[in-house]
Amino acid sequence: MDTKEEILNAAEVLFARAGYHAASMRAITESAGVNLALVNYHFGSKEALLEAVIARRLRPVNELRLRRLQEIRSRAGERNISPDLPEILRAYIEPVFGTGESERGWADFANLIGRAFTETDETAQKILLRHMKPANQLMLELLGAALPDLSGQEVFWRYQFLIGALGRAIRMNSSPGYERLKKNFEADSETLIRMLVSFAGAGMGSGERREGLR
Amino acid sequence: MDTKEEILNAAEVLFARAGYHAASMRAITESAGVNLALVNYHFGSKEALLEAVIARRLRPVNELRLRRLQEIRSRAGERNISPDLPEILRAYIEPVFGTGESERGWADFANLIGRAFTETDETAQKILLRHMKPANQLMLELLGAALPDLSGQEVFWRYQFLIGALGRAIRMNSSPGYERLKKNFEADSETLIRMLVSFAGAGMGSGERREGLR
DNA sequence: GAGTGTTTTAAACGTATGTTTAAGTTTACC
DNA sequence: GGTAAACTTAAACATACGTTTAAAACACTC
Repeated sequence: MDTKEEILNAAEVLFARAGYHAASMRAITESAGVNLALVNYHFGSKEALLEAVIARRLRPVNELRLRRLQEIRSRAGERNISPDLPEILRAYIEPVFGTGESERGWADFANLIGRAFTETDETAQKILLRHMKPANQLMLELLGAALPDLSGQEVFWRYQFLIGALGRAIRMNSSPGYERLKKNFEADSETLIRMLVSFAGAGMGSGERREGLR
Repeated sequence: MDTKEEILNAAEVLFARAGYHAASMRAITESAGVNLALVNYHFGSKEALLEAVIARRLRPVNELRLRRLQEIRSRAGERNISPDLPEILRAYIEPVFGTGESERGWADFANLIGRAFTETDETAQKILLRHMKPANQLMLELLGAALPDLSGQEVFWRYQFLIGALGRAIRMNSSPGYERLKKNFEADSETLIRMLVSFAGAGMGSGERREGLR
């Protein structure tokens, strides 16, 4: 019964490294050590397999994200203050780099996520957006509350910039093939998160009245 | 003799909208109104066609980028001051949104560029990186000079964040399919450039001693 | 205006893809 | 221990892809 798991693991690696279209069913099943027809038997289709791969890992990430964002919102609501921007950013960014237990295979999945943000192929993107929608909506709402002096348009686009930077960071961090580019600039996940929060915090808050007055 | 141009135009649109692999030779030639075999006759292969599509538009962009960046460097060198960060950013970002004459087809090509930054398929990415390498190297050098208090690692990663944000901005701006997401937040290119420069400027400069002392 | 080199055409080639089939094997339950 | 369900297998299917071929159409020079 671990055939399904075997397939999921192999598919995760190949989808992440080669992309959805380029990862063939034959390569996936061969890497999993199972028969070609088993993907269709267990999952129905290649696209359903991708869906399963994404759902398996993304569910805990999104649950953690949502929980942390909701806590920030309710805390700000109680005390009647604006939510703290760096705190929001960290709640949004951190879970994507692993849910803590630093499981095997996270690098590959992170790579898959990083891709899907800007994926050529819309199959992966659509699935991801569907899974992320609740967290993304709450995120946008909190950003608006944290940046009350900014127009909706400004908040929206700065949020898009954040997503772009985050996606790039994830891919650079987890994808083989960037080693030569990174050379001496390697950074562990915690450092990367810190740099991202600092970068996006300054970027999003620019032009905002700082300190106190609300 | 404008068969080649016809093919290039059609390929640009389809590569941008569907991605390199998903855009088939048959779809390209059909859209161009020419025979299937003519791509191989005129360009040699599908990959060579992609190369030609990219080279045609990217050359002027990169020339403009390089010229502006070089001018910033030499100006800073003469006066023996650090180059100005927003100026650097604008020189790097602006040309990607069009070389001024706002030609037809730019939206599609911009989409193609935006994708290639994080493209699943490495074919497009490799070609793009090769074309952009000189400008990117100079950019990194100038950023280091503009942010003397930052470590090489910090500069490198903030530059990567910028690339991610820029790629996302380009795609959101030029790709159909984001219309529903953008809804009321539509922004013209000039506004987008301004927001990007402001966002990246604040993000990259954060933690840097500001004003004067050097 | 015959002849040469270039361009275009329709058809076929070889290969790879995701999926389905039908027979085989294992597993679990009464 | 027999039976039904779940699972696995090898093979074939249908389609799509990029590329090649050989003949036809065109363009241009002498």
